[in-house]
Amino acid sequence: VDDFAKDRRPLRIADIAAMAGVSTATVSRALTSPEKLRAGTLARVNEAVARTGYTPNLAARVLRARRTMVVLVVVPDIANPFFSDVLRGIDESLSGAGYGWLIGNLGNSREKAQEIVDIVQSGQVDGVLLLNGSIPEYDGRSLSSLGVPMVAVCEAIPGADFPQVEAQNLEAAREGAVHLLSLGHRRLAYLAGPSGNILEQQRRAGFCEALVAAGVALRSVRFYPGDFTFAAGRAAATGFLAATVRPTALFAANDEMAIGFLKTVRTAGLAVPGDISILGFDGIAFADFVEPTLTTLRQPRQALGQAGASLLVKAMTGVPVTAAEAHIRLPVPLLARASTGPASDGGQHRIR
Amino acid sequence: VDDFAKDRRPLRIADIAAMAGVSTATVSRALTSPEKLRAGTLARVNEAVARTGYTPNLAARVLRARRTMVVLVVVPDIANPFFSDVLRGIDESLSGAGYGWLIGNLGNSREKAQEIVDIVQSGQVDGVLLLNGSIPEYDGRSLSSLGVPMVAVCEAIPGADFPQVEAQNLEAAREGAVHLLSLGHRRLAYLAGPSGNILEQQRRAGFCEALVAAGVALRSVRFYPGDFTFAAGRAAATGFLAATVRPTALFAANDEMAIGFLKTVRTAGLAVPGDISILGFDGIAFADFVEPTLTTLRQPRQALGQAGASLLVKAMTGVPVTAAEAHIRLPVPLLARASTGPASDGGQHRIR
DNA sequence: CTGAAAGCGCTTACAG
DNA sequence: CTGAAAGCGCTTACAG
Repeated sequence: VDDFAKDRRPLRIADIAAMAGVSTATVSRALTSPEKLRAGTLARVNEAVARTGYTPNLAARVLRARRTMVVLVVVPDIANPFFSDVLRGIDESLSGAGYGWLIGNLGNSREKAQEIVDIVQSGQVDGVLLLNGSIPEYDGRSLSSLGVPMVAVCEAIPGADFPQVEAQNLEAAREGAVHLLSLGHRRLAYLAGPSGNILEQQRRAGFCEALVAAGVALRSVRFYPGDFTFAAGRAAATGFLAATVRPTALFAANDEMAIGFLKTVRTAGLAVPGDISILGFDGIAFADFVEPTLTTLRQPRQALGQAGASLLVKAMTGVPVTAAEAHIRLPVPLLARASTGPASDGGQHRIR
Repeated sequence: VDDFAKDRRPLRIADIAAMAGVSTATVSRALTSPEKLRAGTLARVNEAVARTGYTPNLAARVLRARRTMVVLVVVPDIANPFFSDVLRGIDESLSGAGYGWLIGNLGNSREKAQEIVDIVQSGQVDGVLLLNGSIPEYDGRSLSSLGVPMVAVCEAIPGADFPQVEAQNLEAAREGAVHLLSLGHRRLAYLAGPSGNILEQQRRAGFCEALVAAGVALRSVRFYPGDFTFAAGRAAATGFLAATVRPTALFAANDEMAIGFLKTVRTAGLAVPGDISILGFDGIAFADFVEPTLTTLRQPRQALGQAGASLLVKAMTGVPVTAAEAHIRLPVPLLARASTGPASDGGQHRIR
């Protein structure tokens, strides 16, 4: 333990400057841009810093440099495990660029939106990553008017004037529907997400496009309402089980609903995929562990986060963002697993 | 949306002052100590603040006021559910006093200790709550030399010169042992925590005191080593099952080990408490859900956190802490539930 | 009750 | 490559 560390008052940059026999400007440079210093000078400063354990006062640094090196990540619901991988990708990109980050968990509350607007407005962050599909606002004050760089990730925000990184939801949904069609299914069902949600809209559009292209009439499709929850899957399954003529394949707008549906119909004694093929969307970890394993479209979660954070770093550091980068759309591979199989009746016969 | 909000450059206190026709000092007072202002003046400032949505620059405020209004809570392992209730109590006290808090999760890593020391040293927090039983240090620099107020909670730190809030571990353990003795048990076992741990030391001391007072020789006690984990409970149970003469009651130094032990002996076909009474320590939620429900000593988790945070607030605001407050020891009630019962053989007969 | 002014601890053009 | 000096946006004794 050094004498200086015993001092009750924290060290200031001037103390280090005096010890090293240089100006405070030089100490500052040693800490933030060492390449600007002669090796000998740098060494003397570093020695003094190491000896004392000096750490710069963060508030002073932030105030003067007008940069916090912190990013706000706005998520709709941190409890949703879908985001953990996205956050991993974000952390990778950001910490690689020297940025820290903090979570703004929206959780549908008005207070949280205010908190988020206040954090940005009080200058606590250099940029914002929006994973929630909308621009937080409170009392007429919107994040978009605050002049802080933003990037939307996962859920696109139509009309936004900042970069966006999303999955190819439409194309993937189309491919999922084609998968079901190619297995011979013609009596199809679609289990929907919340009607206003962009992901739901994109996925439904892709699903419908594929059917139309295959000559399957959309009015033959059974559409179940849903909201991306397990419970919605169960509810849809109840309706499904009660039907006199059942579809032979279900396209669920996400995995959680697909699994709720799957468990319910299996409990009722139906075989999957024998009686009903089920396809989900997202590729959550749990989809691997259900019985049978769920056929799904795997979102590139980590890549989404990584790409979004990289774009934000560019925006924050003033690097020009090309038009191609301004709207990145990552592919979503189909994972054909055990929950989908050939239509046993070719979709032609009726179940009683 | 107001014109001002459209401005790219964030508002400064001088802007509000100009709008309200007052000095920046008055705006500052309106925001931090409104009771010092005449009602009319205050109203004019508030109106300007509300109209613009002005939020003070946090870095400037922290730098000038030399207070961050943030507390660092150091936990050994955030994944341990034991801490969630403690944190709830902490949050209650701190947010009531206007403080925010951030978690420093130690997780046994050297890097984390450095991070924690750096956070404190760079002036990011006004105080520290230590739930980990030791003073974090790194490279010879210790939190105790930094002059920031600290309070130890849950795990006492012997010899520390700051306030401590702990449970009455010794007294509670004594009461737990008396409970077993009063049920007629004389052949006892003790499942220990990590040997250096203060909680283990206190609980073992209380257990031993009770036996000695009852005239039970300590050498008749079977001591199983442990480390507070479920696995340690299972391991102890394996040793227990292999013994030719089995104890009739087990005192586990925490619930997690008690439950590991309980599940293992039940799987082996023994009856609890018929063949072996089991008593735990902590009162974790899971202890309610095992079969049979676990007799345990319930730590006042939320109260521990609340008391610790209140003491820290006093220390941070310069309120004198009385001698009685400097070392608070909260009672730990015994919850006699289904896992303990009368010694079937009175502890006198031998099992073959 | 209110204002003028100093200053918190840094960073960064601007010179040299 | 290095230093002197200005200034980031607040708060707070100090006066009045």
